[in-house]
Amino acid sequence: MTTTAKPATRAQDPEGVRRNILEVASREFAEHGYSGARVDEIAAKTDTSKRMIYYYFKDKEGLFVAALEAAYATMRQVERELNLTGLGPADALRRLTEFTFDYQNGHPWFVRLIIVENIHNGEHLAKSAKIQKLNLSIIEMLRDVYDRGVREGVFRAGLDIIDLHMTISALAIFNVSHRATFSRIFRVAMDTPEALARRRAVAADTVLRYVLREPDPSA
Amino acid sequence: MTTTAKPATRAQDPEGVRRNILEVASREFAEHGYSGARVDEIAAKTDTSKRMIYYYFKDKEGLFVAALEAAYATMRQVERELNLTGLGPADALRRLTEFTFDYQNGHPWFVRLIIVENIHNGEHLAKSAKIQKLNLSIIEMLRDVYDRGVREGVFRAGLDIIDLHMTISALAIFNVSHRATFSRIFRVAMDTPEALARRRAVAADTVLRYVLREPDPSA
Amino acid sequence: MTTTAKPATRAQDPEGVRRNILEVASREFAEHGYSGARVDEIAAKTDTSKRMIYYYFKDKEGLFVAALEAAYATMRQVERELNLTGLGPADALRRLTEFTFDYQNGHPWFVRLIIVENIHNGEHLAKSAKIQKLNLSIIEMLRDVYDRGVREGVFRAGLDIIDLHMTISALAIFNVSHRATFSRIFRVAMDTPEALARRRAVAADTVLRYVLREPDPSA
Amino acid sequence: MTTTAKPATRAQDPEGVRRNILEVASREFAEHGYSGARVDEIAAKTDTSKRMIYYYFKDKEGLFVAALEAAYATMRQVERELNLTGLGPADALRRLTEFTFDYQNGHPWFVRLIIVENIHNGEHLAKSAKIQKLNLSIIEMLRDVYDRGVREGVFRAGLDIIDLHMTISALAIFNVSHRATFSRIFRVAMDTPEALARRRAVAADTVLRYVLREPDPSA
DNA sequence: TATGAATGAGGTTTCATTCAT
DNA sequence: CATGAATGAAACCTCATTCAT
Repeated sequence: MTTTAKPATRAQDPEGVRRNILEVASREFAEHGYSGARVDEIAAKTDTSKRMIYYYFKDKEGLFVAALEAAYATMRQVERELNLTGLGPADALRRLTEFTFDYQNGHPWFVRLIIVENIHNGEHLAKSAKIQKLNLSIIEMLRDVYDRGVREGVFRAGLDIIDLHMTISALAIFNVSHRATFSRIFRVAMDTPEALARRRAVAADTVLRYVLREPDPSA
Repeated sequence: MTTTAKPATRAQDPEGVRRNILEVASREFAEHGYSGARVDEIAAKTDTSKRMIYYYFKDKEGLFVAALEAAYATMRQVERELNLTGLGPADALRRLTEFTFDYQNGHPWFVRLIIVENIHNGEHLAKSAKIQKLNLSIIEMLRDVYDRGVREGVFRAGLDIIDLHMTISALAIFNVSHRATFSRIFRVAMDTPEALARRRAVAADTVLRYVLREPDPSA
Repeated sequence: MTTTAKPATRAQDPEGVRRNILEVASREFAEHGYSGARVDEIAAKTDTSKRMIYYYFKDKEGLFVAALEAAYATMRQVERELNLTGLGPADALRRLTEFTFDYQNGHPWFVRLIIVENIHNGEHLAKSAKIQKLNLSIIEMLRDVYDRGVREGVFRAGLDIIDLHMTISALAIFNVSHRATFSRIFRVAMDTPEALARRRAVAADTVLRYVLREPDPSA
Repeated sequence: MTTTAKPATRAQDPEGVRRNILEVASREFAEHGYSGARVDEIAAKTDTSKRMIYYYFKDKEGLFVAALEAAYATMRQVERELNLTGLGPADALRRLTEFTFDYQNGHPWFVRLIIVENIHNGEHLAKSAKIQKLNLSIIEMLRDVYDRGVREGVFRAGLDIIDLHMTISALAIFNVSHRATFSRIFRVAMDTPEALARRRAVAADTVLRYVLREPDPSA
């Protein structure tokens, strides 16, 4: 695990080197936690050397912060791709919930990275100016959909958007965050396509029934 | 005698020593993660010495497994105190959800310990025979309540109990598991008594509206 | 230079281990400066391992501070052995100057350590409570001798003791502190017994002629 | 053009670049010692880049040697400005001593650089042909003054010039070389104008009383 | 000539764990 | 049982130096 030279496939491509390091680091931090991740191991799985990690990110903490930032930035970017136009409020809210569920379950390393950060009380997030000023489009979308639903009389009025987002997030994330213990203790699969599809539907139903004025009892 | 740093109150009390170590260890693992927790630090915060940690728990991993076991055992014990007799299905389900919410939010270190274990893919849990055979009374209670509700015609039929438990857990735990990042990014308090009370109500409402055949639109 | 096990000749002799480390460290710091000294090298020349250095002294800086403290403590102790009773003021002052000269020239590593500390602006000394409260017996002795001389009418009155000590120190130390450059540039020996004896006499003469009311022109 | 961080004032001025690097390097070596000084830091404080350091000075050691050479060269140059004509031997010797004192105390980084070199046993000085053949005019001046004093009967005969120079240097330099530790331990100021003036006088008195045949008891 | 990227060797420190008394 | 001493492996990080453009 010592510093062995790598084929300099990325020679003089700073952005590429940075990205490559971040990808590997995100995975390692997500898999082993902050302290559990090893700089040596990260370097070894990289196209470059350990020295470059310190060159670009100063230290382990800087690397972790950068990984967090990248994760949030990616999420924001993906959220932008969500298109709810042409859908009625209920369908739009379902779509939004499913989208969130799919994103979180499709990017478990992202969920895990956030969780690791929570274990460390968000101290790294506090250090990142970048993350602080991320404009969270998902909230805007949710607000639009909800307001439309209320205006059209299909949603209950008076609900808090942040609160709603929290509910959606909780339902979407738990499946990833507690997969190992929950599936083991209750002996249920949580990562098969079928399980994911079922849970995704439950999550959406739960959100909709919470928001709709008159939920269809069958849904 | 007066110069000894630590009160030797636990001398000749093996069970007390064990418990003391476990309490400290749980907190440290919960606060810093598995790798982040330091055996030296744990020992220092203990009424006893490092030697005893290795004596009772073999190694760091054994200590972590024991801490997990203790956490689950405590939870089971606490669940037993939940008394739903005399309540109608809806009220009972609300009570059960609130109870879960309160427990998780009242024992953040427990939630965090479980999360740490999930980051490590449940590998320690796999090693514990004890945890595997914990009969989870909460599931029994939930099943009883749900069945009663279905029988009485107030709950929708056909729901999966484990799934319902997952929803309840997700809503109860998120408030702890993502407190640091969520509260920081969305600039909302999540640990004040008011915030907890509000969120607790939302969680219960969400569960009830999901289960009830004809939810009262105002709830 | 990696951590190889040493014959545990000093097993379980904490004071011995500490002293052994300090001796080696003092020499290394004095020879290569603070940054130039290598913990690995120090450890290698020790009867114990690198790990023990950190166990006893926390880090490199702690080791340096401890080395400084030990140097000052040793000096103080040696100073105590100086006995001026029975000597007239002039002889006593000469003896005191010669003693200082001999000590500094006999312990070049001590002089160098102090010099290294001065290069670092005394920042480590500032951290040591121990050194701050060293009662400097040499000053007391000097004051006694000087007062006696004044009283007896052989010394000029009105001189400052600290100032006098500074002169003595300057004359005693230069021979060590600037030995390398001075001897090379002026092509003179400064470390042979003859050179030392001559310079020692000059130092004492210089001090005496500065203090005496009527210096014997031949001295 | 306006976006470049550093004013390209030195562009196309090799001698200026060299001088600029040497100034910065001298300060850094003097402040942190040879090993403690950082090439990166030196480069950063320079008007040019790290590349140029290696281009002009080969490596860190070459840079240090060059800094030493520059320091000695500057000193020699400054010494030339000392004009003792028209002064009697005693006054001339006083003036010479004061001049030396002022120079050393006015250029602490020079004193420190020499001290750093002494810590490294003069090994860099040994590598410099330039320094070896510096004709040290101060010695010539001192010899002239002394010889005149002896001829005129005011100075004691038989003193060694190099020895005398050593005494002068010791008294002049100690105030810089041991400022940090001495002032801290004896709680005296050593860098205020008053302290410097007093010490300067003491140094001169000391030298004079050592050399004069019949020192005025009041001086 | 000038700049940021890259390098590898080696530096300091920390960790879980075991030993001696 | 209890305590401080000891251990070695491996962790994180820094340095002087060189390369590519």
